[in-house]
Amino acid sequence: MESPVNPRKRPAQSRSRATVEAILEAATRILRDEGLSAVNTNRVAERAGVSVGSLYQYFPSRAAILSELVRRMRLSMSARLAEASVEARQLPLERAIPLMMSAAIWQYEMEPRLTRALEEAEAQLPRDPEVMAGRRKVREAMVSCLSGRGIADPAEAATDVIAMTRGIVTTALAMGLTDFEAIRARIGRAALGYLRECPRNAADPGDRRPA
Amino acid sequence: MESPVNPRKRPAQSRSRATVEAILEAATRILRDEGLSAVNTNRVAERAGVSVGSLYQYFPSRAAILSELVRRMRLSMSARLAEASVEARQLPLERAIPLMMSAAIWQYEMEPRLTRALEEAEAQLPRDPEVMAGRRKVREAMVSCLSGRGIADPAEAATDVIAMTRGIVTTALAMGLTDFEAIRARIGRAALGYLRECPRNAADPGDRRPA
DNA sequence: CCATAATGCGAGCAATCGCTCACATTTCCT
DNA sequence: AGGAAATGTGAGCGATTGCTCGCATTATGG
Repeated sequence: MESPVNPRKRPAQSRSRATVEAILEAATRILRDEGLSAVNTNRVAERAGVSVGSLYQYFPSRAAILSELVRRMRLSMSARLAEASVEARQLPLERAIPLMMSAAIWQYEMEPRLTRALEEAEAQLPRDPEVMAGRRKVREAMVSCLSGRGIADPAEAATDVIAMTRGIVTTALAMGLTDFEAIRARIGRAALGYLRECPRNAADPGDRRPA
Repeated sequence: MESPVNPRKRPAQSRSRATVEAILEAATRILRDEGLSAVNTNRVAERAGVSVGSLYQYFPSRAAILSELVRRMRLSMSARLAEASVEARQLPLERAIPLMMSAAIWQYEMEPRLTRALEEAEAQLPRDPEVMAGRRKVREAMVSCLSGRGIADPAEAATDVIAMTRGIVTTALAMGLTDFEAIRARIGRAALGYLRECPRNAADPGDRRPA
């Protein structure tokens, strides 16, 4: 029914590990340079200097290749945000938010086209547990940064802040903007403004850290 | 090189006008019920009770069908926002924003799946002048609502508010939320918060209307 | 009523693409 | 060395799909 997404076979020798990496690299290049629709198994194999047969030894489907790339992207993104949240937790909102926003748009800044294409792929791919876990980690990092600041529903706030950020960044990129300093400022304003407008939990200590 | 997007032939008799509408309706139903990838010319023709040949008499390509649907959606959206902006212009921000936000998410509320699918299509289709005009009208409505309120760069603010809205609504729908009252409240907070955080133009009369 | 134009039909072509399979080559291990 | 396991190959199958073309049917207007 559904095309499988997990590796068919684990590469055992170094030769095959190189093959797998070559395939993923080729897919990445095509994705970045020519977009999602240009990524097909024949082309990926060709660009990787590998035969289609070999490709299918390690990836059971086209979706599996894309899934692996999306996994890596979400993993890197969540790691960066989790790291930032450690420092951000103990800063006032005005300083915490820029820190978090910088971490959030890091991928877009480094690889705008690739990151966009990967999000496009993520939307089309069947739900993948690891990808979902990555997304959850992103949200948890944001929640951890927001909690203990008197916000009534930090989980909802985190969801919205992330969604707003994605919206603004995506639109800015689609318009061809490349000044990430300006983009950072704008999403910073959006997040901070939103949070100030949020329902407050009176019992919660405004900006001080909880025990 | 590029597949044409404009009608091949203008329907002259009433019979053919019915054919065109049947095709667009069938495409709409498939788009809403089964998503963008399920919309192919053979299927649309079949569901419209029309032959593929007839379809290609009036639409030179698959893209032309989708383009027409996207055009109509953007037109309706911009009309609604333009209308709302007339009233919103002369209201304080706290009341203007909810009005504008209601207009902005109207399409999503009426036809969530269809609207999402149409935006997906819009992203993949070649740039269409009429669609671009529709988008511009949406932005202009928002600018008109925001100008004369002391915001330094209303155009930028309008872009961001629209982008934030799309981000939050899209995410909410993807999460399966159907409580549009709650969604409206959240994007209202986001927009209002963002605008309060915007660089202000001191020379501009805060919330009063200009001459 | 008939010539002409408008409209409708659908088999099927050509191109794309995901994927398989029978077979070749390389590496590992004893 | 030599056999088994791992890895690599690429022609090509089957399915999908955008679209054409030759022809049939229906409407229009003189």
